[in-house]
Amino acid sequence: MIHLTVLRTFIAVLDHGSIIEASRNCGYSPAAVSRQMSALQARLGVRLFEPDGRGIRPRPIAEELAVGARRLLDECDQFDDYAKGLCTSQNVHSLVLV
Amino acid sequence: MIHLTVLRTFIAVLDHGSIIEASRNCGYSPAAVSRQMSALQARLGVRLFEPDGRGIRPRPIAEELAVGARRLLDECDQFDDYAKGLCTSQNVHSLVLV
DNA sequence: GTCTGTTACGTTAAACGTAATAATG
DNA sequence: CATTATTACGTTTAACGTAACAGAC
Repeated sequence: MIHLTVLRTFIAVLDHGSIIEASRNCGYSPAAVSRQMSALQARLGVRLFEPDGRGIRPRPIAEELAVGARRLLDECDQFDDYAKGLCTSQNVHSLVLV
Repeated sequence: MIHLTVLRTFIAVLDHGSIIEASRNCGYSPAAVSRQMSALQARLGVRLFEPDGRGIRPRPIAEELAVGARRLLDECDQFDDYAKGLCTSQNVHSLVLV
């Protein structure tokens, strides 16, 4: 099954344009981010990034994948809100009725 | 962040009506399923199940949560298909063009 | 020489299974 | 006594950080 944490890191790498900057924003070490991207590529069977000078450049397939990834992550956030709303209303009920 | 594996297990428990049956269908031990449900309840701050005879009975809040959970899991599956489709077409291109 | 990404190595922490326990039918 | 769920215990394994390494400016 797909790992949401890896997907979030993937988006961070695209947004920041480098492994190091993404690692700073995700609370991971650069090594961890690099490994997550390697694992994602291995899982998909596709290279998402190419070397570019000292850094990396996303391949077109990476931008395409990001479209669906961003959407899925948004829906996960929506579910979290949905669940949180359900459960706080639940607690209000018990507060009132008990 | 929410764990998709736990969400899948949660749906399996609802579908099968017991920890043991869910565990058989998920490839987990009953203890693992029980712990996953305990962790989910702790995370949400809500009891999702109640004891019922020798088994458990989902509380109404569990069924409500399941609506959003099923939708999210479906969207994850759709993303997997989407990603797989992107990457196979990518591989076809490289097969043709290289 | 500095900066970025990757890989090797050891460690840590989350999650598991087995087995023991409690409770119900 | 059989069945279900939970908890305790030890183990395994996935993922991490540090550090060493390789390539680009």
